[in-house]
Amino acid sequence: MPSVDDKSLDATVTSEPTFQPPLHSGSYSGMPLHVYPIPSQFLQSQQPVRSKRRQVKNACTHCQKACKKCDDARPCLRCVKYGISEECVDSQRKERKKGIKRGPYKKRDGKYRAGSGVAHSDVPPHGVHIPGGIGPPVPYMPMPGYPPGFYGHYPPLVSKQGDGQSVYTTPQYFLTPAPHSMQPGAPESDPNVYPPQGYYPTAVLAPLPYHPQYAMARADGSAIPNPYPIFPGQMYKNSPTVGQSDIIGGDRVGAGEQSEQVISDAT
DNA sequence: TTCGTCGGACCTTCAATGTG
DNA sequence: ACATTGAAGGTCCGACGAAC
Ligand SMILES: [Zn+2]
Ligand SMILES: [Zn+2]
Repeated sequence: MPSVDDKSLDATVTSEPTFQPPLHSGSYSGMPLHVYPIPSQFLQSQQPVRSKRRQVKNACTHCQKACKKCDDARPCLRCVKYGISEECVDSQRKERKKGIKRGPYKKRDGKYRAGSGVAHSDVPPHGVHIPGGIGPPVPYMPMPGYPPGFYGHYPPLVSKQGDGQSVYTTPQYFLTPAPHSMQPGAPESDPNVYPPQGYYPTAVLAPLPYHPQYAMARADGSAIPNPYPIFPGQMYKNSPTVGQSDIIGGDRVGAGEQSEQVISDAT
């Protein structure tokens, strides 16, 4: 962390030209947002491959200060969780210095970076074959708990755009406003009215439906729990220092970073 | 158990530089 | 003009300690 006092889309970044409106959908896709792990059975070799971490273009001030994961939506999920949605704003970015002399460049082989740098590639060295043709093909392995054909963290469906380019569909999680019926404080009359003072409507993390019939048994025979716990419409008290204990309504599936962990670690 | 802090690894961006 | 390089600037993982 270079500086504490100051301090960007996931799927978009440099590889996706199409802008996705911030809807909390591009973020919590059941994984550290930007990390695409490569299951060991997908790997050609046995050597562990560390998947690349993706970052948001601009973290909000709170996440930045806390050195925690942010997302492109505003308010970001973390601020929503802590009940400080209205304080969730992009952090200021410095402008890059110009006129700095750099000296002669070393010439590289070039075969590693044919056209684009390795560091700029979204395709992991031993990546799985993403439907749509990104990355080298590997044998398909079904995801426990999901229908055949489901590709885990990669979007299960890839659509084509007019120019023939492959486009990922939305991830496995949607952060959507909790239904009116799930907002305890909301007046019955007007579903569009803002919740009563003192409360924030939170969003519902809606995972893809879990299909127990497709779940595979563990080696020890125990059942695999639903890896995607559903967040029922939680309500946070409108307090700047809201804690997990302030959540009313709905079950908690972990707290603090742990809940983020539950979301992001669910595989 | 939860949350804030923070060191440092990792990532993205883009000006400088190189090449045709 | 376009490609490549590489460092600045940024994000956030993961460890740790304090508070409850
Ligand atoms: Zn944030
Ligand atoms: Zn925020």
